[in-house]
Amino acid sequence: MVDKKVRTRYAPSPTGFMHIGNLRTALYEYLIAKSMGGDFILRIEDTDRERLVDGAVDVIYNTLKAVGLNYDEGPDIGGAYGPYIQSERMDLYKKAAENLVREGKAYYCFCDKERLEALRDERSKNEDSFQGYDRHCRNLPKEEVQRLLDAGVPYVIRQKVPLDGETTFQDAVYGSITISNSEIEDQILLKADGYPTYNFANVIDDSAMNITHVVRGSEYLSSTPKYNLLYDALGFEKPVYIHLPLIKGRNEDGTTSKLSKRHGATSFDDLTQLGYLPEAIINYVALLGWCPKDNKEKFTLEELVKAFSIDRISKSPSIFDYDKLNWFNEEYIKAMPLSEFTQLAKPYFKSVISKDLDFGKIASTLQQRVTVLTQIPNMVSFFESLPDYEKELFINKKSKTNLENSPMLLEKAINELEKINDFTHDNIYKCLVDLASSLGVKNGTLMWPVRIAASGKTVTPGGAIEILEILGKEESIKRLKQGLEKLKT
RNA sequence: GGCCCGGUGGUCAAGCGGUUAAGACACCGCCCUUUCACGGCGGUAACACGGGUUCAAAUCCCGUCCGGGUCACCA
Repeated sequence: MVDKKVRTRYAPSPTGFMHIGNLRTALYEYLIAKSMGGDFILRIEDTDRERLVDGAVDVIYNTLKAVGLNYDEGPDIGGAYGPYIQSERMDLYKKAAENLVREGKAYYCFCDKERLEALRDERSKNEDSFQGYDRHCRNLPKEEVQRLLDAGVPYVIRQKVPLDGETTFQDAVYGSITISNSEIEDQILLKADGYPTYNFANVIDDSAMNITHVVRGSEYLSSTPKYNLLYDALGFEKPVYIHLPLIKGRNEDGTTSKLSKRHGATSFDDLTQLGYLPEAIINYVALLGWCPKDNKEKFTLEELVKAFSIDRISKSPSIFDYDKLNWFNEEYIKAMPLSEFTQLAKPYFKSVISKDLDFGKIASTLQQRVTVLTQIPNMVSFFESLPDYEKELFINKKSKTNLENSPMLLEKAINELEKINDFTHDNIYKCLVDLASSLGVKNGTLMWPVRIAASGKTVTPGGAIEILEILGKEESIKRLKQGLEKLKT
């Protein structure tokens, strides 16, 4: 067989949000294609008319754009295999299904939902037997079928699945998997509303679009034999299957299950709104189920493309770990240029600071301490206004400060600070360090009360000097005096 | 329940018959220090269990147990 150009596709249904598991699938599809010089295609699977959501397609476009997963073909950019939206390919499915009926590989089924439900109820009583459709319409006489058709009775088209034997498929990750055909029901190809089922549309489109590698979560593992049966019935060449290990979340009771909304923020938008960077999310998610030869952890998308290989995809599921994501986010924040971080942080600054302060300086005190962007307002709001605080904050054992020495320390500091004309970092530093040594105390002993008075908080981004500089001389002195007053009461 | 898949520290994971069983996150301790961080150094902690095969098993085979997935006119 001649080597075909690798083509993978990301085929989401427009639900309105990009689940982390789907994002990971899209990422791997992109990486598989790009690492082998292939094309990555976007196809929208909107065959469930009851679940259509306005604007959902835009969420998909925006997310892929935000993380840099640029597709070579898609609904909005076109391509040689369009259209790329399933609802615009309807004739294809119907024709294919009717062909199968004509060839005796599929049949019309007139069973209504009530009957199927009753069947299901009945089945749930004896649990060990096959649970699928009872094939009631599989051998309906031709005349009867025609009569029902003519009468306009709603129908679906189901595939005639072999009654015995077994179906085997090869998976690039999980190896060879065999399932008995008796486990497979006569699956519906075309729904009563004329739309194809997911499985059917998938096979038709993947084939029509020359998709070479089908990549998806391992929850599809047990339905893959159905796909092969379909490929065989249709006479299509089968793709390479690549099933990805599940991403799980931890439940409240300690068990784990497929990552879902009950586990908290699990969509790309959730995460970015919490202040996670797209690069950090992609980097973290890339490592959920795949590991490079050299165990490197920090990757740009381009580096991932170079390092990726299918044979290093893992079989076992992984748990989504916010601690590790946090670490990645910190790393990306620390690594970016200060100017860039300042820009990112600015909206968060502005949400709590109306004064004309030097955001660049504030950002520089913050950059090494931020985990997620949304922490920023709480960390910097004291610059805007001094919070209420208890005078006990002045007590700190390690710095050797207490209610007795703090007033003196503060008073001296105020006196010296007032002498500074040019209120810069270096001048403030020299001033306070000199004062500490002339008082014969450790730097920390002097800095602690100054910082407390300036910020009203025990933990601050930056130390006393940085805070004073940002606050400016006037505001600094004012706050230190307020602290002194507080200590006297 | 049937079928399918998986099982190395709390988490992500390396490992492909011989290792003192890596590394990262988290956690703990120490150092640095104008708080907290950052950074540096160090530490606790794992092959689910039982049988084989083999001179040798985390690695191969079988069973058990545990976990997950899937059984729709949803994708």
